[in-house]
Amino acid sequence: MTKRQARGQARIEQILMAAAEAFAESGYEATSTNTIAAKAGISPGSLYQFFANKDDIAHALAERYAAQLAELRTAAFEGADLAALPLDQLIGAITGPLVEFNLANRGFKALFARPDLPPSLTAAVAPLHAALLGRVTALLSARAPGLPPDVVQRTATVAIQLVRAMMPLIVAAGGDERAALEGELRAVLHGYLEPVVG
Amino acid sequence: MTKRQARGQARIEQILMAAAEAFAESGYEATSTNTIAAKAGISPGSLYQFFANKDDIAHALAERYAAQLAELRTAAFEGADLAALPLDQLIGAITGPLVEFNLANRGFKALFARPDLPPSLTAAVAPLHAALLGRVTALLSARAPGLPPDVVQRTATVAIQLVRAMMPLIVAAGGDERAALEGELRAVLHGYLEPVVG
DNA sequence: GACAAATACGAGCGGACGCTCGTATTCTGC
DNA sequence: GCAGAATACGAGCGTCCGCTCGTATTTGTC
Repeated sequence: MTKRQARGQARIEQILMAAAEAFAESGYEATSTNTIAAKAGISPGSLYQFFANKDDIAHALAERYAAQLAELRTAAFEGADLAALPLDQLIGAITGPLVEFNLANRGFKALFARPDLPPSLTAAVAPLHAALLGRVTALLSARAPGLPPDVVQRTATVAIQLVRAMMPLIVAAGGDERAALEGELRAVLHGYLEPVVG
Repeated sequence: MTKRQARGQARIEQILMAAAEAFAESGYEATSTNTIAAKAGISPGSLYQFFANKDDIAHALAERYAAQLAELRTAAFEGADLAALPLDQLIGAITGPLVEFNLANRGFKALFARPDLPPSLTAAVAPLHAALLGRVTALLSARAPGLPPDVVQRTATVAIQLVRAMMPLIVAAGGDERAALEGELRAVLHGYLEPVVG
């Protein structure tokens, strides 16, 4: 637990990268731990020197994604008054970086975009979901202070769900079609949110 | 292939019911064929008297769902001029029965709502997807005849995706919350489609 | 250089899963 | 009522998967 942080940390890095890649290609359940180890260039035994089990890998990956998303939010929104921005620009400022993130981290959707995760994984990704819901809820509350809490909660849930649903389409498409679908995502969000927080 | 249609057909019925229930509870991959057989009250060997393999069960289930959906469409829309209906009513006339269908057939979403099906299943559910896309495409074309085909196609894809994303939320909720989420689904569709085919 | 901790290996264990197969039973046609 | 087809059974085969464990190597500390 204490020493060899250089080699060890590097291995952890390799393993998480390999796992993300494998999850993106085949999904969580269809990816074997031996495949992850092979992709990371290590033996099955070595993998379990750093992770207790397969779920633990997903959990660590989800934590990493959550941290990256938090950074992304901080970087994109620092100084801007989100509650005052026109809805168009607010949506663009959020979906743009989000699409980039999903393109750069294609393993993300394997953990986040599935409606029916295996029970063992729900615990691993629950913090990620909770963090996102909290952020969107805060944003909506700031823009529409008079809204009842349960409506805010429901609206945030639906908005997140819409993004979750559209993202695989966007990521899977290429070139012009991807840009068009990004526009559709913005249109969907605008059409849904305008009457509530417009 | 010819005889014993009474017992045999009854078994097929039992198996499909059991499979739908099991898929709804645990998802496709986590459901074992022996579990399906046990739920159907038969032995593993008997199951394979009627289905070639696990995928074949999913395929048959998807076909059955497709047929039921086709019936549902016919029953709900007979005689009505969909292209002339106000958008609100059109959306309500579609989402209402669709929610009922999903409530009555909870195994449906395990085959339809997942973004990342195992490769062996994509072929099994492809006809279902194609049928739905064709129907929505036709509907949109009828309502907005001037629209370019690629826009119609993309709009239909997105609309289906929105319903797919919201349905698990609606089915999982109960009572008032379900009704509220149904309203949100209609609001989402209306906000998205109004500028295009309003 | 000695020693212990951390890292690395990979054959293989235990168990689950999809599916088979030999055999027994039930139904249908004649 | 008999022959054969359809249905039924369930132990178990082959395979893959998550994971272990005995052992070997590398690294930090003194």
